Amino acid sequence: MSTPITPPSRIPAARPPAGGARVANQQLERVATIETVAERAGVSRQTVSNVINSPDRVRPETRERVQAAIDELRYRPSRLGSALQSRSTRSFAYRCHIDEAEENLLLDRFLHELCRAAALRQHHIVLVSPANETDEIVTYDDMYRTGGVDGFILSGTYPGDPRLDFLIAERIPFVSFGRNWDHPELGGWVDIDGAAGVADAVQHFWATGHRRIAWIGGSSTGGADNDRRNGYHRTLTELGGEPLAIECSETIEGAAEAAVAALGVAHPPTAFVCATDIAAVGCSRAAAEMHRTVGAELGIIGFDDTRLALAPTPQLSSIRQPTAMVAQLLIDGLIAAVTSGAIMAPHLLNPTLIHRGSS
Amino acid sequence: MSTPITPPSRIPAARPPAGGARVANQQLERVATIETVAERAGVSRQTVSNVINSPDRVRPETRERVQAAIDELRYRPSRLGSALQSRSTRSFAYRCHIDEAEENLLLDRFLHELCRAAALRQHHIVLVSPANETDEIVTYDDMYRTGGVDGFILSGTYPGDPRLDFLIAERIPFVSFGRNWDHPELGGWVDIDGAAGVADAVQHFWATGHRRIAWIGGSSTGGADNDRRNGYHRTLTELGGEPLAIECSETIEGAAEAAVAALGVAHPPTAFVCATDIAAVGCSRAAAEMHRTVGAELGIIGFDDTRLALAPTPQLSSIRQPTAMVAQLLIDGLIAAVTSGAIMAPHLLNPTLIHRGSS
DNA sequence: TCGCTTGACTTGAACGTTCAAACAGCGTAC
DNA sequence: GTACGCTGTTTGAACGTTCAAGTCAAGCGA
Repeated sequence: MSTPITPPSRIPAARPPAGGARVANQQLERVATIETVAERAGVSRQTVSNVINSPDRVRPETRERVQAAIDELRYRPSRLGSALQSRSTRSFAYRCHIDEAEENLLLDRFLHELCRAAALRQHHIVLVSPANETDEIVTYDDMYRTGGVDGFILSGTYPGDPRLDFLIAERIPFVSFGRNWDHPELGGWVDIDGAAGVADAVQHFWATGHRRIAWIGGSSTGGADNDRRNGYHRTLTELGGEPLAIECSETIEGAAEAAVAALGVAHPPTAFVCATDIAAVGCSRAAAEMHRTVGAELGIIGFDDTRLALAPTPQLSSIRQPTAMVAQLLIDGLIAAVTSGAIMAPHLLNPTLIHRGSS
Repeated sequence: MSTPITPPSRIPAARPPAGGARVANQQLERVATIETVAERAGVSRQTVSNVINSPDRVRPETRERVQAAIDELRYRPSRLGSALQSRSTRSFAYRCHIDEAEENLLLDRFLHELCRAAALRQHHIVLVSPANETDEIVTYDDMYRTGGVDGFILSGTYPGDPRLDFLIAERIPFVSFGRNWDHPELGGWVDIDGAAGVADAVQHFWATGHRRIAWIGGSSTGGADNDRRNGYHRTLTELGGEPLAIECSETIEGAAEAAVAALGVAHPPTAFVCATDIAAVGCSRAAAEMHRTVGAELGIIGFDDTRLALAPTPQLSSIRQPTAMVAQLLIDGLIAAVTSGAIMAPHLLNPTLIHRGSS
């Protein structure tokens, strides 16, 4: 049998520009489709599809011929076509928010890790940026319903978080960086054991002789902040110390003021365990103002190990979150949720205390 | 005519789970499609489509009936369906890279603005994270060919940037934050006039009596770094001052060391104009080490106005880029490129000098 | 020789849209 | 009374893929 070339049943006729089509790219060069490849290789679409998706179903000889056609035409299967058919876009949405001071500092790092982890699994991250919280839920619903994404990655959850309730009620696949505070047993989350991280910090200070160890951070009563503060209280109490929690606003300025005030009293603290690096930098500034030597005289440990911790002299010790691991677990968990409906087991990861000049 | 309810011609039979389908959501509730709505309203698909896309073509009476069906069924048109048909996903890719120290600090802010600007135009931002540069081009090609995105947003361009050549050669729509250094006249970019920003800084120092004004920054010979450094040289020379450019590595540490050395000589500089906030923080640290009072005794102006500038005491003045405007121009330009093939005119925006305690 | 199985491949249909062409109904002009 | 145009609506086809079912020839045991 000579090479069987099925005659082109219909000639695609290179549609005119059309509504919002790619005008810049549209001059007749019409990108190769599975059909083009099939014609070139003298087989049917499905065989081409098989060569790509289940090569073992195709005779080696044919496979080779098809592969040659694929290479020749630089064919790449259209994500859209398969998405429509499989009802999965292989992409997840993540909210890009920079309003809350605390979380932002980690945003770029986390986003990068998320992106890498997704890429490893052939998925993409799509950003959303709803203005406010109700808007956020509406946006999620919209994105999911319009088929834009297969699922959602949340971060910065807190007790009573309406997003979790909504997504669960609507049976929309999601995972969160931050536990489900109300029902941790439901799973579907990865979080950092903030309390454990803070416990490390407190124990370190205690072991190096500090007896007046203060906590400084925001007044937030829910979520990660509270978890960290609780870790402080518990650990210090267990060691026999007397807790001193200082409240401040979530800015360097605010923390500095609060720390200056704290250092001005009789028996001032000799060490600060901070809710964030922002607060830590504030403490560092307060130390300068009150003429204390950071490190030897006054201990400071921040949280999140952002670039901010490197700014002061000496550089600040900080508690680092294993973001890469978090990202990987989240992506894997979300893929599982989408494909099999399985909700991932909860993961509580330990952060690491990075020692620098301030502790 | 009584309400015409066309009998459901075929019952969709709720396909079994299938390959990668949404198992979690798949129990018979099958999301509404345009066909469902059409049946419910007793009209054809196209009429529903018209109600959504060109309502003026539909009789008000019918329109109302269709709208009711849409609301009732909570119908949202599938992005996938229309993307396949219109060949446009209404999404753009942006590279999420955090390797280069300089650019990162702006990443989250810029990304957020980009995301907002895109949302205003009903578009989405998809992240990509190629490992290296050749990989980046391959990834772009891949994403475009597989129909994942309509175009690309680059940042951090430099002379000889292979990405620009590639995208132009392949006629792939893109815009860049950062000019096309080799052929600025080609357009398709928005950039900050770094030289002008630095000129402001130099002039400010000169006007306030400084005569030994140093430049400190990386040794990079291309792109934005060079532009900023040239602005320094030109302005200072014009004013009659003697340029002193200090090279340092792109870390706080490196800048601090270099600044300390510079301050140690006879007739040391009294002001630092810095290529980045990182360098500026380094200078601030050097000042502390060499016992100079930042502000009164030693001027410092950073670049990018990142959070880092707020860390030292006093807070550092910095040159702020109008990222929101950049993002908006880029998105509009890219949409134009995709829809009409038009390449946007180049935009060179002026940054703003933000005065704080250090100048 | 027949029926059954297996392997390799093809065809039909569906996923959810929208463009283009067709069509029905009605009013107006010749 | 036919021709024409206008308005509102429907139908066919296409976008690029994959699942499910079909075809077809070869191999094999009875």
